[in-house]
Amino acid sequence: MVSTSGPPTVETIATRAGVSTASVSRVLNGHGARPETVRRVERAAAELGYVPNAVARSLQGGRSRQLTVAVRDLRDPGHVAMVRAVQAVARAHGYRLVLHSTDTAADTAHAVADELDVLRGLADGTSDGLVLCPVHVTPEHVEALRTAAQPVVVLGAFPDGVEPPADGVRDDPAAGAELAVRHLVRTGRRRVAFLDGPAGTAPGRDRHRGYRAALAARGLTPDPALVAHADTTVEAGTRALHRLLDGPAGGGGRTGEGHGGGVDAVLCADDRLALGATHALHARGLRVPADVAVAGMGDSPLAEAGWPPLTSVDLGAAERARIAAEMLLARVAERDAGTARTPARTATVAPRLAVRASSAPPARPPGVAT
Amino acid sequence: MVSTSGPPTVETIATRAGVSTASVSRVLNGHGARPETVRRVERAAAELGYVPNAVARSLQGGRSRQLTVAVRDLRDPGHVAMVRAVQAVARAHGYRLVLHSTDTAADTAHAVADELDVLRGLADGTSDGLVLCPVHVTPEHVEALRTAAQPVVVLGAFPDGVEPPADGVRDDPAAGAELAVRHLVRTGRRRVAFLDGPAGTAPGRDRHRGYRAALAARGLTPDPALVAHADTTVEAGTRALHRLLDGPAGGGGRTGEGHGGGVDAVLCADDRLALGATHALHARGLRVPADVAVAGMGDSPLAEAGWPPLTSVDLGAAERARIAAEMLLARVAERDAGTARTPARTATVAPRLAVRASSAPPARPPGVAT
DNA sequence: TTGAAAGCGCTACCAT
DNA sequence: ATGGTAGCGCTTTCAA
Repeated sequence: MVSTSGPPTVETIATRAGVSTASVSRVLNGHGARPETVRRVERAAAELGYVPNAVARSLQGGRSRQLTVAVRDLRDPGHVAMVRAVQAVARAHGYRLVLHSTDTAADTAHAVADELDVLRGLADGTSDGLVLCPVHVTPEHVEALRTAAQPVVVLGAFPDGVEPPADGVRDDPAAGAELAVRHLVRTGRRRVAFLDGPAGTAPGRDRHRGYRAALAARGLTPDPALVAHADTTVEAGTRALHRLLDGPAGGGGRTGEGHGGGVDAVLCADDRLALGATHALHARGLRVPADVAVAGMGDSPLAEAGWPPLTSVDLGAAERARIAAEMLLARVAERDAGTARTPARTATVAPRLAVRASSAPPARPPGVAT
Repeated sequence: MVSTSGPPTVETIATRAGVSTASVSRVLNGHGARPETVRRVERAAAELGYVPNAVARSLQGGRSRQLTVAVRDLRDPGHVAMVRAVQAVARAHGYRLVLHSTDTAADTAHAVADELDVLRGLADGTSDGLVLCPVHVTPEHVEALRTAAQPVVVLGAFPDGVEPPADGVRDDPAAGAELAVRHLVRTGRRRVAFLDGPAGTAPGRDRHRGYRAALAARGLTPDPALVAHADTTVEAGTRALHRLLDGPAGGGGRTGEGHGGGVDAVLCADDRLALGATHALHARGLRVPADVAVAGMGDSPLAEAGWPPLTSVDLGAAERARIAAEMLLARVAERDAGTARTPARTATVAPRLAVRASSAPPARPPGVAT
């Protein structure tokens, strides 16, 4: 039965153009036909406002032309940057983007379970590949990645010592922290506090390492009293910095004018924390950057929005995501071409420091730039 | 031919369980079968790690279980809030979310063309419905909406005088602006400037109307010199406010201490503008809120991040998107049920004022709360 | 160059 | 309760 109604299909067009469905398909896919045939088919398609059914195409071709991106939380500006970047690449290559965000999953355990579900779901045919930004790569992740039905590129690092189960693009938080602390010390700061994210994470350890390395390189001794942890929110950052300044490291924390014991700079693991830190400083009557310099990490739009505008380490979120998306498409192409599976690739994006007003040298003559 | 290799299908399972594919399908969809059959099918499926092919399901059922959300620009925190809200609803109902963002389209004309493409694309079967947040609803939009192949809910208002071609959920910028100005005046401000977004937009006209209405209600005369326009970025906000304060309305703009001519409050059409405005004020040595109060619109995470934290009108972006997604799913259900097409529904979400430090009453005794 | 027909994986109908 | 089978819309052999 033909064209009872409903949206037009190849069959509708075929009837109207007086050709076979095969010819319609060929013309529509530019596979060549007699000019006359082309004309008639195109005419019929245009008149009917034909739109090919992408689902049928997917079923037939085994490719969905959809890419999936899974991130934890769109409240994180870094994740937004990643999604934007992946979207741009997908779009440029004619792929739709399926967004999976797990931020409804309250706790980490749920988020991990959710990520594993996404990985298994890759077998359902709706996606040709996945860019995954996991909370933390667990052994279960590694296993699931090995057996994934479609190519996956991970935004993050794999646990040490395991054969990478998938392509990955990581940042370098250690180098990032080091970059920032170097800058702070070079501009004359000596008591650099470190406001980190929640304790016990792998990136946290890296950042801490970079922080200590940069201090050590300048002959400064890390002071445990200068390190604090907080959830990555403005509020938590404010509270944590108050606590830190109220502690032994604060050096009174009131005027900050040249006395030896006071904190004169704060590196924060995230722009939201850094904004929170500036709030605490403002509230205590400390001037930023005159009394205390502040630097964040992420270089999100928040950094420019802060007062004063925030010096921040760009860890390359957008760039990483762009690279990941391109790696993924390369894998998809590989699969389409039937090429033999090549080993996992890994890339690292180097950090870059965006210096803004929050870390200008103090009013007093700056320290010698060693 | 059966199970040469490749991922397991209903056929693979059927063979393994010694039943027909029809039985496999029934069991897998919970359509009832003899306990023994259920057991054997489920066992085979589990052993094979079977994942149903969602594409084949879509083709067969005519429903993709995907929803599309199209927004202009993920750099806009309001759009991020919308996407999050739609995602949450979609997810809760077992739908995947396809994200279409047009922010690669540089100019408005391209963005509009892109939106029309999305609307046409609804016929390709990959989406059961669309939540569309258009830059501006053009007559072409109206036409495309009327003939859309799938239900669409628009986040925004339709042009006056036309029969709404689709469901819509709008905000109320006029009421929002009015709310904010009321609050500013009530807390003693008299010279309230208005830093609007780009000139010539429909929401801009609404906001302006609300601004004037609130002033009029208090017997204050709107002063054209107090109104300026800027692109919605922090930078542009800063420049625009400087310009405004340098103009006749600035009243010298230096001390702001009680003289009659000076601006003592600024309402901004967007939180980014508002942040930019605070930067300009800080730079001029004016205190916020002591000398000049500032209020933004959108109540994005930026508002809490600002210094001082920003009073902002929540226009209900997340709430609107949530309602839109639910309306959309209701339409989808309607279609599935074969119910007769009901007329377009329209909802409006009322604004809500989030008062923060940027608009605290001035240090001097506040004006009488009329 | 073109048409007939198989088949992608699934569900639903109709018999049994 | 179960099995055979048609068919969703498309692309792609295979013949002609």
